[in-house]
Amino acid sequence: MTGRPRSAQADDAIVDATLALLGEQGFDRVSMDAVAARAGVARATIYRRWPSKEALVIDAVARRTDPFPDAVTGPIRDQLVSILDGILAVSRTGAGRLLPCMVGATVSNPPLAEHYRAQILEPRRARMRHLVRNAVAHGELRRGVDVDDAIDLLLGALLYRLVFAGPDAVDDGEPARLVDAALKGLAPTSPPASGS
Amino acid sequence: MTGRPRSAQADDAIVDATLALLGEQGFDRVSMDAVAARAGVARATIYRRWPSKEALVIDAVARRTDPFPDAVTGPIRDQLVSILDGILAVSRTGAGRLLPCMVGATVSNPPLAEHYRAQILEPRRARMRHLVRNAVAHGELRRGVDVDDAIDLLLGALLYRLVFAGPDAVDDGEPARLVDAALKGLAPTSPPASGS
DNA sequence: CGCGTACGATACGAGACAGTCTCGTATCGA
DNA sequence: TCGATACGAGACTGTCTCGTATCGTACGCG
Repeated sequence: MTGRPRSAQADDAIVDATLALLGEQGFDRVSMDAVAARAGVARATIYRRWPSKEALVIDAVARRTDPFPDAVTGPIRDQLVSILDGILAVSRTGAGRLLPCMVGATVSNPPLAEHYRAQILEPRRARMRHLVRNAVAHGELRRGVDVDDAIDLLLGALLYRLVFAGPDAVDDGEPARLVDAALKGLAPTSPPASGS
Repeated sequence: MTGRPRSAQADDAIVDATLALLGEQGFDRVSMDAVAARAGVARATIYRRWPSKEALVIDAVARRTDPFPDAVTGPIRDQLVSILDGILAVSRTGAGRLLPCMVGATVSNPPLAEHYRAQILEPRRARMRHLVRNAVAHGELRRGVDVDDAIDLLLGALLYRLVFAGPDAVDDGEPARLVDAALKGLAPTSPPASGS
């Protein structure tokens, strides 16, 4: 027969607790005991749903990934700023420390990190790659720039600072400043910006 | 009396083993047993020299940090490429995975990460800041660029790729390409055909 | 030579953790 | 109402780790 159905609320609580603790302490320091305690459930309840700690973490990350903040139209400059703003906003939520946690996992738990890269990071990168390619085709970005170089330039700076200085050390204007710096370049004889 | 002196060779072996394992597995997964085994010493020999695992790791990192690859003269472009080349070279040695390991430590072990940032990263950044400031003063870099933004732009891109793709996924020409892209900027060299 | 210390080996205590299991209770569907 | 299942609580096993302690031995210095 059917019996008592599983509590969807417990599912949510477990996933939330898992992500929160991940961001606070990292994979190796999160215990199933701690997850259960924060979620307000018994350990057995977790193991009834996921076979192992690894499986729980992977699934939790996959579930709570925000959908693309998508399809801003307008000048490429504004689109890029919007994307970086989105990243900054996410970093300031509880899940903010998840990225450095996964960077650490590239060392301590490569399969987990690879899963994160392939499932979470890569789709977003692909979207951005598409965006940059389009901008190049429309003459909004300089020809001859490697698409991946451009993306790394734009993302790397923000992420580097976020990871090492923390979200609170990055002010709201940072994304715009970085995008403008990347577009205009650091050299003195800057190319004519559109309109000038 | 003097007695038997401590073996300096053991010191080296322990520090080397510590750094190697750190880069391979991360702080939390390195056990004193493993360090002792790889160094070919007994655990007691380690504890005779360092009071704890934390102390060992901190000291090991401090000891084996390469001196600045210093004072390249010439155009700022070449100096920057040289610096990024140096970073890439270090990343390909055994200590290469130490950086992502420390990024992970910002989550799982903040004091350790902060020590790394302050003692290892910050001096190098200060050196680079000085370099950039000079270049701006000499008109080699555009005025009005925030110095830290410029540094993050240059370093972030390389580190981002190194961390997530691994040192082997970055080819030798990457530093030069990134520096050139950052200097020249991503914007087109002629005004875009707006509205197209 | 021989004293004093470092050394390797190994045992040990304390505690954390993953994962399993059992118990009695709560809650659904039929 | 009743059967079936989920649930919280917690005991339990086996493993791992840090850090300490205790051996007998190796080795340098006076």
